Amino acid sequence: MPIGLSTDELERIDEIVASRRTVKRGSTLFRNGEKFSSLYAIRTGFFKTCVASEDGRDQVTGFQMAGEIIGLDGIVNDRHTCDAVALEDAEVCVMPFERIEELSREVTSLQRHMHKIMSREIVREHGVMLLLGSMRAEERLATFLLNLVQRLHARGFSQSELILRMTREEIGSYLGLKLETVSRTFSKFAEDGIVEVKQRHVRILKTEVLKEIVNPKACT
Amino acid sequence: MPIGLSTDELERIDEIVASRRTVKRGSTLFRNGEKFSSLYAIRTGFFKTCVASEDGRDQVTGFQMAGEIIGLDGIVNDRHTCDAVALEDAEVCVMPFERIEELSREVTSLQRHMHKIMSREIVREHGVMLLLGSMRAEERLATFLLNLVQRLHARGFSQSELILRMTREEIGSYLGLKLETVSRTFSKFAEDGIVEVKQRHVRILKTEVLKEIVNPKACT
DNA sequence: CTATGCTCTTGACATACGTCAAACCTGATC
DNA sequence: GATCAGGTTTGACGTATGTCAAGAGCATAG
Repeated sequence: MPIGLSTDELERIDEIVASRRTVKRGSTLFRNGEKFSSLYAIRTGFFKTCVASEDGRDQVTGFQMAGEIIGLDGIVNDRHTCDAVALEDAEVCVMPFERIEELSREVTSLQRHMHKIMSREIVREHGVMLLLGSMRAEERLATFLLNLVQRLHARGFSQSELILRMTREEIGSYLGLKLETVSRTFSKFAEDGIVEVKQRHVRILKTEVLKEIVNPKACT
Repeated sequence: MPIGLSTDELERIDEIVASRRTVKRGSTLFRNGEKFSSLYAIRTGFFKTCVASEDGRDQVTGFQMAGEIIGLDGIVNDRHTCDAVALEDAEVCVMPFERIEELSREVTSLQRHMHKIMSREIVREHGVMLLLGSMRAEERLATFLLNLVQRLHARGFSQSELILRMTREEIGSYLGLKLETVSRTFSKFAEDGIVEVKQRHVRILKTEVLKEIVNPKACT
């Protein structure tokens, strides 16, 4: 399922997949503290990952969809350090990490691929840090929406219409905002005619305006 | 230099290091957009890494000290996606990534080590996301100070005294705060007798209180 | 030693977002 | 089809942090 692999490489990847596992909506693929043994490639469904501070606050660190890999956090200490929760019924490929390491010693392209996946995650998180550290609510939500449709579009879905699989609270946690602020910002966008929002169904009417909100026009 | 390697492994690592490079205070080791070719192990000195949004805001994504690795962001697109700036005169080991990949196909422990380093960075960033997404100014600064001394202590420095190598503005950028807020929060800590602050020289008087600020007492 | 320029501190004031609370929607359950 | 719970929206109000501005402390260069 990972994108951007040749047929040859895909065959090799098949060797890695030990089994498949289905995860019901609302249940966890793995939890903070659990022994790490495998990475998971999402075949279908939608996940969130979240970390918790000791005093109970928690922070959604990402939303993952088909073709993406989860579990990388577990490698460093042989234990998972976050929870992965299915936001809709899902199916994943279980890829024992030992097998990945073994095979990536032989298959250069797989080794390279692994490195890129981890590096990509690091770069993605840099982007989230920029968002959390310096953007205002509207910019955060616009960034979030554009990122979601872009990823969905890469999977063959609409460029302008999407169904949110997560609650306002989860969006808020990811974006460092309270759920009320997320809701108000959606309403603001709707008033301005930028999007149509009906519960979790969102239609983007003016992609350009969203992009401008994210990236305020250079003052030419 | 990386911590936690056996002598045997260290010898292998030596094979990786192509050269050393010194970086003067204020100049960059690499910049956003530059071709990626090597990872760098810091021998001496202190760095910051930062990303910039297209409209010029920027965000410090981390501070790195001796023994830490920088450059991982460049792997995914063969170009660096952030700037690495020396905050004091520094020396790094240049480790061509091709050579790392080659050798880690042969040396299992090196392969494992690489994976852990990348995973550790991912987990660290999760922590920063939690900080940026849900903590108040005092909690952020307390977390920052505790993290810094802890890392310095692991390198043989004092548990209670440190010299900041970065400006208030850089701390603020990292913590998602304005420099005035950082300054005020330092002053607050000083008034409360938690730390002594004299410009960039900081002495921690009450580690316990800092820890409590980070992790408000469970209500027992 | 003096000048120059950063960095840092502090105050007064502004504001974006959080908090609290009520009411509304929608889909699930009996 | 009525009831219920979880999710969402909206309003009124509070506050942590940002903004703007002035001045003080230090370091570097001459």
